[in-house]
Amino acid sequence: MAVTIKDVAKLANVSTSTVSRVISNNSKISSDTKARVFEAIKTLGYHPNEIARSLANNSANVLGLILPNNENDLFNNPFFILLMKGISVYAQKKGYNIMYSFSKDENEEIDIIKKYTYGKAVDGIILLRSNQNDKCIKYLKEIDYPFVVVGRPENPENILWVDNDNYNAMFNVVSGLIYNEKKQIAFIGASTDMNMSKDRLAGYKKALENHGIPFDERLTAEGNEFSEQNGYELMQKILKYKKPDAVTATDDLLALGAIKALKEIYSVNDISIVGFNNIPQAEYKYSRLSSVDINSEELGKSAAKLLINKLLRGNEILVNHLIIETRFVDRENFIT
Amino acid sequence: MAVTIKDVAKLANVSTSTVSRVISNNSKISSDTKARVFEAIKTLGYHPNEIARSLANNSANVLGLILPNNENDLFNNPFFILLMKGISVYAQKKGYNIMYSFSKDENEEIDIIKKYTYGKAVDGIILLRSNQNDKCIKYLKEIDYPFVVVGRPENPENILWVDNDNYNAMFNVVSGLIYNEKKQIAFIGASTDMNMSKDRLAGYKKALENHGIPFDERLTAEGNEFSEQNGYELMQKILKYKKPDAVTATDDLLALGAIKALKEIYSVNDISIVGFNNIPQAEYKYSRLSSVDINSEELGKSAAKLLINKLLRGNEILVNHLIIETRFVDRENFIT
DNA sequence: CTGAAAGCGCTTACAG
DNA sequence: CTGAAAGCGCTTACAG
Repeated sequence: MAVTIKDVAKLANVSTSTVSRVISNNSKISSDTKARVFEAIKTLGYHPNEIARSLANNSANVLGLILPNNENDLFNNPFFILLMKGISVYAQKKGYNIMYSFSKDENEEIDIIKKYTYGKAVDGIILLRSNQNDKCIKYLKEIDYPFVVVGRPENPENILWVDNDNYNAMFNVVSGLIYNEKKQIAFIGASTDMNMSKDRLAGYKKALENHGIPFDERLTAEGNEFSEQNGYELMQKILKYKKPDAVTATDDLLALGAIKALKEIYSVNDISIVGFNNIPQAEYKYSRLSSVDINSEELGKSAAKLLINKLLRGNEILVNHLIIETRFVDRENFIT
Repeated sequence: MAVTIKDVAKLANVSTSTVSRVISNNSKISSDTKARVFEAIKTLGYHPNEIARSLANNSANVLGLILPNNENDLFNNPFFILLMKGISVYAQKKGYNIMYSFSKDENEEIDIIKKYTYGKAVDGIILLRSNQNDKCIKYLKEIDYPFVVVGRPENPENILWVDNDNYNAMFNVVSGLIYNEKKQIAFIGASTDMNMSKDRLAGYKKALENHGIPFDERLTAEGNEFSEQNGYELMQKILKYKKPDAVTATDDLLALGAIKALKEIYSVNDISIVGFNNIPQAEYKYSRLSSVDINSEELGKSAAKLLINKLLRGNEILVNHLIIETRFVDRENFIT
């Protein structure tokens, strides 16, 4: 029904091999035949069947995206859709399509990965988060399927990954606060099983240490999810101990919850608050919520780049991870 | 390298035809052979190659998603990611994978559709928005490729689509406001070339008419994009004429901009404000911003359902569109 | 530079 | 109920 390579071959009076070579443009073909083939292609309106190509080439030219199941901020945070955009735009340019899947828990994630990899529906996988003891990473390493992780994995050896420099980003935030005479700087985190959380906490501690401020565990609190409710509760816990003069949170939703808790007791005008991700809500509830923009779109682009690079060059890849710049969005002019 | 149907056939001592039949489970096979085949499958760890199946079946089992290029709220509004979730979860259950693409303008959208359809990479297309004079719809109708539109298209004949009842949703909002003694109800809209906008405006007018309130065009303003800035400017325009006692906006971002403009002049405590989409920011800036939740996830699910139904049953489909319920989120208790 | 042939890994009409 | 064979639409090693 649809026009195939045979029709083109017949019309151009060549073999299908020749047509194929003209299409893939990787063999010497006389300019004469080439012209004839192109003309036939044009008059017939021929377009190669991608599926047949995939089968013959043993490569789908598709990357598979696993959306994490447990992300409270999946729908409140432009992070993921920006990631997806960065991935898609780059992949498209390189001739890859993107498949994605939502899953409701880790087991379903594995199931989807299996579906993708068993059936060879995708050439490689992009994981959008890495957890401690990440089962998906473990599985993908086991079956030795190409994949890349957004977020530095626990054991980054021989794994492709992209991430921000979370340690330094938080280090800089806290250093800035200290520079502005803040002494009682609270830290609110979540998902302690993510490297991101650990790195940010480490950066926080290091900045204190560098300025001779003793680390006070009671000024820190960590919960399990990136939600406003969680931030609210964690802040309340800290407030039972004392009032901080600045609050850093590893996510804007946490920061917004913290602000809510603070406001119930204090005027927050003298408390600096800094979150991460620069979500749209950060501008609203409390106009002075500064935030670290993690450049999600670039993270996505870089993830796609690393993975495609690997698919094209196999094991002679030069670089196996990329660190993406963050950008401090200062809504308080607190660094003067 | 990978284990194929041949290996299974050999081990089970049957033909590949038989293995294939066992897998697809649509022919009578003696339970004896079936058992032998399953055992071979298990011991070999066999998984059918999806690409080969696709080629033989002439169907990719993939749906293609075209993300609209001109959406200001693509990244500020959970609408799209919720749509994508609804689509993915349903499609997965039915054995379809999802491909998506971002594009930077309408021409690129067409290019992507061409890429998807020419190469048979997808069995059907899901458009996430419909515009007046929509080129994508026009093109897909021309080439007669299966597709479904989220948002009622201009000429819905012979097109699959899902949408909310925008007319009634706005009708109900305005009726509620009138019931609460509001008389000067402003209307702020954007993207007048979308049916959604027209329907909401029509619902607004009808509610006024039903209650004997004359339609005053100077209380309405329409711009071109769903952005806060746009809402701000449109509200200012209306305010030059008079102060309304209620404002309806076709999008929460517009509503937030309107609130900003209002606040510059008035205390807004006596002005009811209602937007659409129930974005997370709606809760923040102005805690009394009520909003109509359009149930994006269900929209996505239904879109996938219609399209897959069409792919499976061809032209004997029973229903070619679905209307998804909206839900009024009343943050002001204005309907008592 | 070009073609005939085999192959990618499945499915299915046909025959038995 | 089962198998041999042709076919889905490409690619590519081999031979010339």
